[in-house]
Amino acid sequence: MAIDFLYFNTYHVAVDCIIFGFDEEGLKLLLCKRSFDPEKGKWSLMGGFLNPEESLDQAAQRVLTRITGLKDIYLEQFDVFSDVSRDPAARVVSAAYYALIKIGDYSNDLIAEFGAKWWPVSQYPELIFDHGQMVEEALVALRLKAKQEPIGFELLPQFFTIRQLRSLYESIYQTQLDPGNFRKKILSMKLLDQLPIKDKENSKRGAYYYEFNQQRYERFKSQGFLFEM
Amino acid sequence: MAIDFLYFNTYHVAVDCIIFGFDEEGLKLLLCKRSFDPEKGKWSLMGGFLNPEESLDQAAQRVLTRITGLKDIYLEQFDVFSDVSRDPAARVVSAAYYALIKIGDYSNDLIAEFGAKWWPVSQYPELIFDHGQMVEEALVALRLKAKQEPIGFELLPQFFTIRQLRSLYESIYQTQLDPGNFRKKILSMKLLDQLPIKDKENSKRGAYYYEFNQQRYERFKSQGFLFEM
DNA sequence: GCAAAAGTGTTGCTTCTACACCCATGG
DNA sequence: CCATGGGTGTAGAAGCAACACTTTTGC
Repeated sequence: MAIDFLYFNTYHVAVDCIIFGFDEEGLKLLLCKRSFDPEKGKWSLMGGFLNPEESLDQAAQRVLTRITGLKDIYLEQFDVFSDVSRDPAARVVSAAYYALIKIGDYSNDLIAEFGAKWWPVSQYPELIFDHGQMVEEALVALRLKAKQEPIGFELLPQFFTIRQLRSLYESIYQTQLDPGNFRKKILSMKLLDQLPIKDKENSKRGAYYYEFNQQRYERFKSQGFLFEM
Repeated sequence: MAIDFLYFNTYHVAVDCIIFGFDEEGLKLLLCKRSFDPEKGKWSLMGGFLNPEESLDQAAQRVLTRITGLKDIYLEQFDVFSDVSRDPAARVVSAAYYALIKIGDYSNDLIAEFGAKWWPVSQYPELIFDHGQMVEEALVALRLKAKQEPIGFELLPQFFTIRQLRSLYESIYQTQLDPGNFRKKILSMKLLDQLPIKDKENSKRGAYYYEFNQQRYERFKSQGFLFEM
């Protein structure tokens, strides 16, 4: 029966990545300007074709490393796009991933090389093919994930203030959160370590920096602790 | 640049379906015995290859209709499996779906034809390839989904008692739920219509049958109502 | 009447929410 | 000293979990 595989069709298989970042202005999206036809000059997601010796996860990591210069990026596959005519040039089945990166780690040198630009998630340009739909689905998947796992820390620098963390969640859910209540809820989870350093840029009094304690999270999780936002 | 597509590799693309059902005994899984090599005689999921004129969703529906005789089945794509050696016979990229069907609607005639059998989710045989991993991931995805959307009704007959619904959730989450509290919580959502009929099989007093009101759910949802279990 | 499941009510506890209210400090 | 954000406290509401209790009816 193995020979029967020959009778089945084969397809181009690709990955497309929605790259999320976060800064003072809010949640951002890294898009690039296509340098080739079709749709040259239009904005699109970062993507690439699957190589024979790699899995889709590996392909996505490869694409992201090439574009950002970073390794071991947080990645989640959230859907596969397979409409017959989604890419007018050829039949391409594309696995869609979202990636979370610390925006400060991203090398600006690479922006020029790929014609890349950070866009606010609430205001990004029209994208080619079904990439706009991918972005919207990625946002839904991100919002869902953020309620179940502390992924926020993938988007923040190693040291951050409670204000920054709150601002991130406000940006993800497009809502306002009560500063006092947010602080109490987050700190009650005991996943943050306070550092003896303060950020004095945003207030006279200064706000302590905190650090996410990954070990404690893993320990809690293995004991049945549930992160719920 | 379009010509460059020719230089890229192509792959076999498939769908695999985890078919969930529910009866008095609990949550079940429909598996079939492979009638061809490799791995002939072993248990596997239902699957099939992608056809050129269809999307993956359509391929999954086609596979399910062939096997169950049903149309418009509830389907969710939850992951893509793409390890290089996951299928020893060929490189196959497979989109994994879970399906929810009303077990009573499933034609038993088709069981013989495909060598299919319902298995309890807590006790199913060893499966070929990475199908066991697919089942476990499907269960995680199902548990997550069941907290966000009232998918339970896809698994129950049109008319059901609160006891049946509770038993379904107990089966999905492998836990015991307080009958009184469960009833109050479910009814407080106002998504069920009580019918003037009782089930007298499971108690002397009899339990009212209820029906899920899809219209009311859609209306609530569009007004920002959140189903949360 | 007894058993057993259906269905209702109650109570105490935890959590959430909307604030009020100090604290610290640069200007 | 004042404006501003950091950080803490609190009272009322809401939700939840455990469990008592009442209803119904076949046996």
